[in-house]
Amino acid sequence: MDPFSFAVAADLVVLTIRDRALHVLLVERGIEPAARAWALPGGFVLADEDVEAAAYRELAEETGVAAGIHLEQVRTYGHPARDPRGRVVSVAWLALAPDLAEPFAGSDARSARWWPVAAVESGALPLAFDHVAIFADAVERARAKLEYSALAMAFCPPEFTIAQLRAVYEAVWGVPVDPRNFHRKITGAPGFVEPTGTLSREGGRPAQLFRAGPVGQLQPPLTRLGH
Amino acid sequence: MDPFSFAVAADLVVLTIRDRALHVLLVERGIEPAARAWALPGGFVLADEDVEAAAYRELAEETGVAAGIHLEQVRTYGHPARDPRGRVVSVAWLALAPDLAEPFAGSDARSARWWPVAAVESGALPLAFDHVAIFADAVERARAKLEYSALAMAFCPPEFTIAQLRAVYEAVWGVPVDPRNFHRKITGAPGFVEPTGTLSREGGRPAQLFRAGPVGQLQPPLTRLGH
DNA sequence: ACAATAGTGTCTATGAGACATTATACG
DNA sequence: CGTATAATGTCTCATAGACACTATTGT
Repeated sequence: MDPFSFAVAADLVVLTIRDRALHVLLVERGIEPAARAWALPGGFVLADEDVEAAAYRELAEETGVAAGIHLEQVRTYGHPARDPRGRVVSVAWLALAPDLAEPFAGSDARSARWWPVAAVESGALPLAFDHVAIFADAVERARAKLEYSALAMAFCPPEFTIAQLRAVYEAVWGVPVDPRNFHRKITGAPGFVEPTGTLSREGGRPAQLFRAGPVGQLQPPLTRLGH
Repeated sequence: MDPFSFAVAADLVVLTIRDRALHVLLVERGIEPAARAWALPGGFVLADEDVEAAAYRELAEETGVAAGIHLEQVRTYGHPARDPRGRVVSVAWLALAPDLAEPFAGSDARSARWWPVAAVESGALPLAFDHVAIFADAVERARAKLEYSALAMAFCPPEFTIAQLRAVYEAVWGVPVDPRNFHRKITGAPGFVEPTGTLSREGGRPAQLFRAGPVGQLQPPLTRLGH
């Protein structure tokens, strides 16, 4: 038996925050299989292409940007019957982006748009293939990693206020976060964020702007359960 | 271009505890490429085989057992040049086992044995292909996951004492753990372990035996840094 | 009795979580 | 001066971490 008979795909769970809620990028498939169904953006890895490079390429094709977007591998899905076209093993990636423009429909897609994560989680919007499981794993990864890492800053522009960062936590976790405790903890963690010295001005009192610091871990972590 | 030209491999990082130290299962390769080099056990996924089933199959071939061994996916490695035989994408798995008998050398291996993790981490024992990176990622996963999960029990037989469980933490982290604080925390976490009612007898005062409880998460976590 | 291991209680210091007021800008 | 948002301090309670002695068995 020739072992060189698999196709490898990169599928993307691209998350962003719009209107204070977590959204995921989905494409409406234009061709069979599963034409007209909503699915995660993705595609085959090319013969001489790194699997991570394939993920960046797909990301750029759908969103128009790739630089400055956080991308990390989630896991690989390889049930023999997961794709009707043949033996396709899919490497899933989690991408986190600041609020972007409207996405592009790639070559095989009828359309592409941001959907609220809650719509997919409620089951109101079914996804093609095994994409619901991939989606759920990726969202759980993002929620868990906010607790102990600088991942939330991947949803923000390079300079952001503490209130913006707090809004990320509230959107991703779907729970309110106390402004005072949050401010104390974030600014008190050495090297986690550093002030730029400038101020934002929009509405009320101007806020300090911060950028990501050199320390990517938050020790001790935040907790989302309020145990 | 035909996308169906990849091979998919399952590579295993099998960890166990012997002589109070963390050990990893390695095979000495018997055939090219990298003949006579030490490598992680693994092999190609078969044409109609689930990637997880392939990992279990390789595990059984090397160790003689598969039931009752914890197995979880780590990540996938897909650089185009990582394997000289062609385009091989490797899905890495972390397996945790109680102290097992000596391993078997599979069909393509000259020999197989347990090596101390420290020997690989120090660089004293080089590994073939990109297996050092895979190994490092898997060990870090295991160390991190002990903090907040029941993963340590995967290194123990079905019934174990608190002191045995503590020895797992000390072996995996390589740091001493206070017996009193550990006992208080483990037995105080509701549903994490449950007493069997029987006692172990070996040496000194008999110890209570426990089995894994229904709760797989430890909240709040243990910390390995003693921050 | 002695050796070996299990099991436990207390104190201190730190951090989580709850909560209301003052500060700064814009119109 | 009203409105909008940012920023902060204090108190209480829980738990992490340090630490030494008593209990139970086998030889």
